[in-house]
Amino acid sequence: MSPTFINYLQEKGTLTPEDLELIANASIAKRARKGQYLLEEGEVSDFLGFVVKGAFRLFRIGDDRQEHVMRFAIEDWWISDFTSFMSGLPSHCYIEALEDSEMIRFSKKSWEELLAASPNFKRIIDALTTRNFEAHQNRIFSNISDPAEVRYEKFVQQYPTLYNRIPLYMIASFLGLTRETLSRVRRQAVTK
Amino acid sequence: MSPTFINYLQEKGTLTPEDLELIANASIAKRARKGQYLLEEGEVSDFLGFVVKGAFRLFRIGDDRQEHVMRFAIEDWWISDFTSFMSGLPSHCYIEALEDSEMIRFSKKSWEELLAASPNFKRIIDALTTRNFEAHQNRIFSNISDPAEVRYEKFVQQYPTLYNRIPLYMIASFLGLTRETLSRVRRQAVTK
DNA sequence: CGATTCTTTGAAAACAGTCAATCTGTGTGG
DNA sequence: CCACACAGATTGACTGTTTTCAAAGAATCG
Repeated sequence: MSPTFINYLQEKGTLTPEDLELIANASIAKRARKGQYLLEEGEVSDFLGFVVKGAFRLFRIGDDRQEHVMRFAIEDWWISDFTSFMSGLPSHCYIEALEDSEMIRFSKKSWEELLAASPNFKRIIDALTTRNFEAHQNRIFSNISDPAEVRYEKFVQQYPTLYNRIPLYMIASFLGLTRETLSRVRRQAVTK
Repeated sequence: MSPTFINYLQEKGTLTPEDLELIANASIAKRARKGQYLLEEGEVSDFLGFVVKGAFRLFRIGDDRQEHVMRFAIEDWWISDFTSFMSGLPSHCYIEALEDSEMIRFSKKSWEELLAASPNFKRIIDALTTRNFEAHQNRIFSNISDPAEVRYEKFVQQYPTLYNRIPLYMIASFLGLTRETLSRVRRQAVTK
């Protein structure tokens, strides 16, 4: 199993050799080329992926027929349409590799078996789920309370590793802005 | 235990008389007067509440020193700052009763014991958690992709029981608009 | 009825979006 | 090594939307 993943897991909690064995057996390594789609609208998101290397975006097409980025994922992040993964219903989302990437994948079945078999692993995942919930709350709060400039500043602060790696027009989309507006917002921020 | 709550639970899943007994023992009924605060910024949200009667709002103060509504709850909804409840850390939120209300409350301790003791109840809660996650995703998506008018229309469609019961300025706040803008958006919608 | 709270309206200013053009950097093939 | 193509970023002029501030109208409650 990838050392990146093992390091990650051991930072997040305590796992026995048996836990690691169970995790290794439940997962498969996968590669994706830049530009490749791992999920398209209408399909069921039947996997949960941990990013070992590379970058992904999860986006949805709006009523305006535009792509809107819901989430990014780089090394040490998880990626999936969790909603579709949980429900087993078709997804509204696309997942695209933004770079040549490597991930560790869990099918729904093996994921559920793993959580049942390894309480230690489950504890780690529950903690992540809580933090993820908090992140969503904060994003909603920022969306309804902060002007564009502040949203951008907070994004840079929160994800310093993303902002020099992801095209700005995708960041704009994530923030709910056009590329042009983000460009102008950035200029303001520099000159003052 | 309140018949509202029992009906709600039995609609959501199957529970044995023993489950209901456990639930009854884990909870306490509480009343709140209109205007009363159940949680203020800096306190730990040490309870999880099911609304039997009445209405609540959960809001946060933004950098602009304004109140921003994160969530409403009326009959058959749950209310808490889940983030603070889960983490045990001080909350950034306020919870205010918008009407004279009744709720059923679980302390963190009894909540965790209940989930461990009743797998049937846990199943119900897990399903709710999933739906809640999905609702958050949709709200974020709407925030970044829909113009004000569409956000309002979707809100009315999704929560028809809320919009003639909650003051419009709070709905505006929930949607990330000023009261004036919502007022104008509504007039547009009527005349066209 | 009077007080309070909520909603609407108007006019001006700030902000964000659109469209079209230009600029910058990167990588490819001749 | 250069020229070109391409993707991404920026700029300008214009339009449209949202906020702000101030005032006036409803609605509700004691």
